[in-house]
Amino acid sequence: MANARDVAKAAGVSVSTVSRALVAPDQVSDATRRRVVEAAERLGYRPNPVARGLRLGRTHAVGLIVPDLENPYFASVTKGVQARARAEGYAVFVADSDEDASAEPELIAGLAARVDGLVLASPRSDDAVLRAALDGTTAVLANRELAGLPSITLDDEDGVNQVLGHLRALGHRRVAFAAGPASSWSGNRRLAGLRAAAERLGDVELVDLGSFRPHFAGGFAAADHAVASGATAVFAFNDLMALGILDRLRARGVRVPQDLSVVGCDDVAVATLVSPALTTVHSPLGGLGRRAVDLLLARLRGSDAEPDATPLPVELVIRGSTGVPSTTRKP
Amino acid sequence: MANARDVAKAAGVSVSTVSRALVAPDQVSDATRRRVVEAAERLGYRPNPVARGLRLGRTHAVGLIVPDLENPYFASVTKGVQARARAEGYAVFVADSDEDASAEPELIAGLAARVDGLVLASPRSDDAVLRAALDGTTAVLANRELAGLPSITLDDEDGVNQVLGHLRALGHRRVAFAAGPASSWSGNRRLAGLRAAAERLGDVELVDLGSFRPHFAGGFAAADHAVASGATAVFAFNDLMALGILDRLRARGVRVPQDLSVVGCDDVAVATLVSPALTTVHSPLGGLGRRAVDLLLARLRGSDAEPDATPLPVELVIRGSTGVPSTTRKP
DNA sequence: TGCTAGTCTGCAAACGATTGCACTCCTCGT
DNA sequence: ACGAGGAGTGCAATCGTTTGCAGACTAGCA
Repeated sequence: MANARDVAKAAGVSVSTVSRALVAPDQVSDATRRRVVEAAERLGYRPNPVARGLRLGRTHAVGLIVPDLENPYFASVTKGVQARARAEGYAVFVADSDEDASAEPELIAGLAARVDGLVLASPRSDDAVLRAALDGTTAVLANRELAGLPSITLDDEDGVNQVLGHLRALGHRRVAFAAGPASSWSGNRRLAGLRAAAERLGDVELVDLGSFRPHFAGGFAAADHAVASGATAVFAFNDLMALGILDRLRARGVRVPQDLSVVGCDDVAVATLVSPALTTVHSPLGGLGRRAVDLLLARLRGSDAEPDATPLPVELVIRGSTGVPSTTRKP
Repeated sequence: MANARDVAKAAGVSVSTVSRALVAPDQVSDATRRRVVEAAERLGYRPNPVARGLRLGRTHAVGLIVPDLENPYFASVTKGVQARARAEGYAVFVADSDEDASAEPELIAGLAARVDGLVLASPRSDDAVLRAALDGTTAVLANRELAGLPSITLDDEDGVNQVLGHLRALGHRRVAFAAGPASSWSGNRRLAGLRAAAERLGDVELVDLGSFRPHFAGGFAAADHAVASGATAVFAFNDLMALGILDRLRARGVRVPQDLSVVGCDDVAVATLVSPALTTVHSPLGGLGRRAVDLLLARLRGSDAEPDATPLPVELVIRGSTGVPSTTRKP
């Protein structure tokens, strides 16, 4: 409410002195500074961030664009982004694209002038579209790589290797993959990683079940495909789909893990609460969000030392939804 | 990037004319307007919202403060707020208090000057603290009432009546309530509603298990209390706790619903995926967020007709976690 | 032809902060 | 005693818009 002029009047100084007393205390005499600070305190003065933003060209705000806030994956990323940004004195705009790639350019444009920089979590747009939309902005990608843009990712490749290794060790030789949105960069990378890993192992056959919506409902559909595929294990794009698969399999009377092992990805909180508990790739999602902010702020500050941007380690957590396939025991 | 001056130069007019051509097209001649619009188009000009905000005193942004973004309850509210705000041309700041009431005043103050209005979802602060913190701001409360402030709530009273009625009809005569944060207004209101309902029914005894953290972990603890209480049914503050209770009961070998019925609140997505599926009070959380924004924007626009602010209806969804208590069948 | 009314446009002042520059004092050194 | 330099302060410009006011020009009317 109170502005710098009010404080100036109360302290008997000029507006400039008020500003300096607060941002560059060593440029004003002790006596004056005390008077200003006291007046500011008394009036509850806070520099207006909008005005400051206009003058400085820095709003001290960042924007975050996510595909779906209700997806616990992005809820966690958002929480991480929010926490780190706040700790650094930045406010956070959040925009939800509703998994609609075509909405992203507009969201970016709408936020660009309001913020110092953007964090894009798992953007769904094409490379070219994304690049064009981000032209002229400072942005960091989370869970996506795009040449020329800073990004922070998870070590998906290691994750899929752990999954395939685990399943193979249990005796699985035919493993299905239920992919998420075709526009998911990490999903495609995981599929490629799985193919490479299967190739390398030599004795594991990979079945691509196709693309499903990254929610429970997508899992329901995927479950039927998985059963029909003859695979003894199914690896889902994310935990939500994996939970949907578990639910559908239970409804169909398919036993997990005896008849079909199920592996998720992300390790969202509910993964432990279903029965059997879900084997999944634990991913540091809050950390992903925090690191994205670190990277962004480093850019904004023009730091010489770019913070570490290597993929974040993930870890397979083995729970009850994976086991030895009953078919291998038959012979 | 391009500003009004660039456009003015390109169109051969003054900055004022550029502004008018875009915001008050009828005040400028057709020919000029076309030139300006064309130039703006060509340069990709978008009025800078920060500068506009400073001049107009309206930022076209709203702030949302929630206790925990990772809680699916607030994720849904946030999604609703975001969607409605965006549809109305408002950007959304999101701040997460981490269930820490003492952080709320600071979050409010930090956002106040950046936004036109605030939505506070389930704020945890005391009435007096909250009132002081919101002094001078335009705010709407979601899931909390405070005299003098507009608010939008769920029909908790009806919800608890439905729950208690359902349990009583099944034969339960001793029902436990596992409360959430003591600072939760809706939690306290539910407890009061339960007490009143129990009183009214006359033959149902209510056991207050105390206050737990509104997460899975809180449910683990509550489960043991519930078993010890001798109740045949337990009603949890929210679904997360209820899921925690289910998990803990399974681990202890307590059968649901034969030995203990469990009821949640909110109907978050995962409630259907556990086994047994959770009986819970379905709450329109996205709608809560959207209505909060409607209410806020109505205030900001000084509409004469205040939008409907009656509590949103909730509905008990009966699934597998409630049933006839085995104890009543013994005699 | 002159006057009025109306249309269109530009100037300049806001909005609230920050900051380069200039000015006024002091102090200190010679 | 005088000049240099430094400390402390204020003036005014600036960021990018919007908008009241006034000027310029046109058209219409008598």
